[in-house]
Amino acid sequence: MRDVARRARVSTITVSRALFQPEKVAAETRRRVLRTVEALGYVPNMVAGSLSSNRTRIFAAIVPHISNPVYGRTIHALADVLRLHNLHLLLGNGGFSPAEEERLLSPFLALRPQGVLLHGRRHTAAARQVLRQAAIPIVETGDLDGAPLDMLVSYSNRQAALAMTAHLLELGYRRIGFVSTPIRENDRHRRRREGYEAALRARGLEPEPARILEVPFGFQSGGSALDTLIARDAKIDAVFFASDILAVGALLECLRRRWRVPDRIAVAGFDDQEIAAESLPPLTTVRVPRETIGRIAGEMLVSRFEGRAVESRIVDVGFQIITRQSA
Amino acid sequence: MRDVARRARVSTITVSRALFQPEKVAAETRRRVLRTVEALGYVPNMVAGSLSSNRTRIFAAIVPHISNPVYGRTIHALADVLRLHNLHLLLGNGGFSPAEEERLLSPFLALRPQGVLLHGRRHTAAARQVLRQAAIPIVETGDLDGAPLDMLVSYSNRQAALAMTAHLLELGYRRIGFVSTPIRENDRHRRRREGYEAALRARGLEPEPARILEVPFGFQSGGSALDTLIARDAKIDAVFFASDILAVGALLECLRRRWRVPDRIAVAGFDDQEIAAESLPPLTTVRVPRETIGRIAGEMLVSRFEGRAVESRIVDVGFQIITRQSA
DNA sequence: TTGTACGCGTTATCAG
DNA sequence: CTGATAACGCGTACAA
Repeated sequence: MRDVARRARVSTITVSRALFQPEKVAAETRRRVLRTVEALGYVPNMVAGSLSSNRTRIFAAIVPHISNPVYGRTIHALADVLRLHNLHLLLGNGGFSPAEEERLLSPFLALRPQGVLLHGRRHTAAARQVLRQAAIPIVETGDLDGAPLDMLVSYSNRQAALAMTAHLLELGYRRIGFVSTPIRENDRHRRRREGYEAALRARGLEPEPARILEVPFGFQSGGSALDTLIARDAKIDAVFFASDILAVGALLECLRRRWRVPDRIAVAGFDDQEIAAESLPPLTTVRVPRETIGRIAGEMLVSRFEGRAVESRIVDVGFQIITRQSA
Repeated sequence: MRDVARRARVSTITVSRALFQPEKVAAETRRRVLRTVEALGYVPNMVAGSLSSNRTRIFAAIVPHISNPVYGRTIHALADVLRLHNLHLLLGNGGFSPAEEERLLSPFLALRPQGVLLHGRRHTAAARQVLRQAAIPIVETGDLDGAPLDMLVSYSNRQAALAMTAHLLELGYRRIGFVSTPIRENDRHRRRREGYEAALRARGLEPEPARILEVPFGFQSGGSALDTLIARDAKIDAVFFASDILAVGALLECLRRRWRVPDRIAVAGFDDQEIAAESLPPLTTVRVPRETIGRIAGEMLVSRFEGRAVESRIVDVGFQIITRQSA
């Protein structure tokens, strides 16, 4: 920057202003400076700028798995919003464990991000502590229930699962199974199970442990989960899967067995991933607006970064029951 | 840090050393300092550290779509390797366009990342320029052909597609179609098409324009691509799709039409995504070790960061033809 | 093993 | 509209 200043015969502060607060510099001076910047191929050092201004342009996000498109969609939208404001995104794989999240947090905060997005609502005491000390905007996502650390953008897993289960009951299914990944590791799936159970109880039905299953994530798991449930109760008439991936695995298993869906057994999923509309038969599922979550989270973080307050600290993005042919 | 130093009755530099070069501090002193750090909930300011040492702990990656699991898997592995060394990953959505990549690059470099991963081999002249000036390690991924800017970790799209096409020819298919996304926007798909054409020519067959198609990305596209190809040439006996997603879309279309695969028509894909093993019938495809690419790229970047040279600047991670029942 | 003095490249502050 | 000066919080280099 000194070189640029010398060549343009101005002070360094003028170079800085020409680049970042152009309206504060005379047009003529600005042009001369910018031309020099161009000529020298100068790229500002934001590290120095950040130290001086005590403001980085970095935000951080911790999600369970970057490679899972469910989170990928949110992160993608978030990164896009940030980029519009020339802000950057630091990414961390948090796994599904609050302990892992905690381990990521301090190194992240050492970089002085101006805001954090956390997927998941469970955090260790230590994590809460360092976040409080950092005193930066926080957006949590993943579930709507419970008081947020700061801001919250999500839908209610419980309500969504309740609505889908009620929908299945409405269609006349009575022996409805529920399959999720282990709820000990995934509190979103736990909430969905709670919603499922609440819907049954609201209809005077008691949830049957034999119809509830926890399996690993994956297409295969969905197929074998169906096997297991049928073996336990041959008369099961519908299965609600806490993930489309599991549900599609089950549909594929039905295709292999030449079972008619939904006549022999109805299947419902959760997420409305791309494959859901394309499976055979197309999958009845719960749609959650993942991009919207990322976009709104980004907008909230940007608002706070720019010194504005957000209208509401809690945003319910809702969900939709997507009725297709599998139930 | 000053507060910590005072409370522990040492100088700031001792605090710094206790945190980052523990072996240089007496065990007793170290313990005292670390206890104080804990007590005060002190989180070091890496921004200041970076400025002083002229070294950040940040790396950057620009990939076409974060939400596409194909890139997600690579990024995930990369982030994991970096994290082992307490290094961080900055992420950008580059789209499929070199121009977009260029626009992302300067703001990224302003943050002084110590290395960059770029997916894709096409870069604008300006992008090459700023990268050269930045003088940091660069890993390109996406395709093996052509001279890299610096380091390169990939497989050959051309060779992989050639091998798959040769495999189909070997199986006796002669009227083989090829479907990709628009090759103008996606040079990986262009390379795959080149490989397809080369394999045909090697067998004395001239590629038929009528059997080659460019379509948007998505399951739907795969299905309608199949329609189109059949309409153009009812005797087509196999279709090689440049992506599993397209291929699975085609398989679903076959299921709907009750066409037997591969008897009526054979289908092959590319990527070996999770769905490939689970489709009906399971999909013959090309497996590319996405995690390995991310891991090796990460290891190369870390090596260079730590001042070691890499053994080889170009790493061919290879590919595998996965033979399942669709061809 | 520990400490002192200085500088990293930028921006905030205040003055002109 | 432009500039001088002093910080920002740490690590490097050197010294003790």
